[in-house]
Amino acid sequence: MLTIGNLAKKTGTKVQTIRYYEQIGLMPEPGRTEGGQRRYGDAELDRLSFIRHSRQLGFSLDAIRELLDLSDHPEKSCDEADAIARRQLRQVEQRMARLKALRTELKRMVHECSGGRTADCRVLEVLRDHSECLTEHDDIGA
Amino acid sequence: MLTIGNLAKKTGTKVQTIRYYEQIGLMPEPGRTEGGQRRYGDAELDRLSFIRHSRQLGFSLDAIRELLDLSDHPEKSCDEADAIARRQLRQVEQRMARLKALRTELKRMVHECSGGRTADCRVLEVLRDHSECLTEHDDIGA
DNA sequence: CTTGAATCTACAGTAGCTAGAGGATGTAAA
DNA sequence: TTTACATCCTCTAGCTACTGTAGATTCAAG
Repeated sequence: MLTIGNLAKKTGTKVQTIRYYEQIGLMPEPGRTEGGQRRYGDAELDRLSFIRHSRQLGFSLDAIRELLDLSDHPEKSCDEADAIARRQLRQVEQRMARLKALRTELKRMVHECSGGRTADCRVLEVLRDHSECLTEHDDIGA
Repeated sequence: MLTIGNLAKKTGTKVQTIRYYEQIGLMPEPGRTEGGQRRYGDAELDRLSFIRHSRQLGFSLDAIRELLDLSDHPEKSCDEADAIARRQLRQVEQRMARLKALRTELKRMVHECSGGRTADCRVLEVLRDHSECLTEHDDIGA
């Protein structure tokens, strides 16, 4: 039986985050001691590992919820899980492309700005200048 | 003179976002019409373009605030701007690495899961299985 | 039995917006 | 000129995914 602190350590999660997951229904309400402290078993450890790993891979809590639902009802088709993975893959490739452009720009900025005063430095112009970027005007959210 | 709506269109920003930037002091309080509507000039267009472009490049609002401060006081050293860019570059490379790993994993998931039932599908195990990942237990934040 | 770390609940705060209510303003056609 | 309608205003609340704090309680080791 694990305390919440030990579960946190084992999964690289903050204690509050575990309680938060419980609050939003991602984690089940665990058993309690006489005194009211949470105690966890292997099932909960597995579930939390799953959640954390999924988060590290970029899944939203909603996506994780879907996956856990699938996991809880294995008679459903795997196509759903596949669809979720495909959706995530698309998003990931978009983010990668954006980050690549960003990295190029930042590298250029760092190279061009080798000491001197702000007035002579192109860092700020690069960011201000509209024409130098392919302004797509779409979402920039994570 | 631009209305807030036109400024929004020109910069790919939502109207509310512009007001939000004003609220947190990133954008200055603009002039108003008799009736109290905001009107913007070229200076504000430039500033907002700068902000939006920076956001698209992944800068936090705090970092942008720093850059704008530099921009407002060009007598300061460019080293500061350079340091900000370097910090961002480091972060970007971290994110890229994480996304690369994620993409690999997702691709594998999509390939391995070609129809069938959840029970036979490795998608869920891949995410649950602790041993298959290099658990770093560091921040996963955007 | 005491001490001190860990836990409890409850609430507030974070970033960076986004959405909605309910009303005022600006503009263009009839 | 009037009227219609898009756009604007302020204010408040909500979103995601946590994180932090306060003050009280519980657990485990010595």
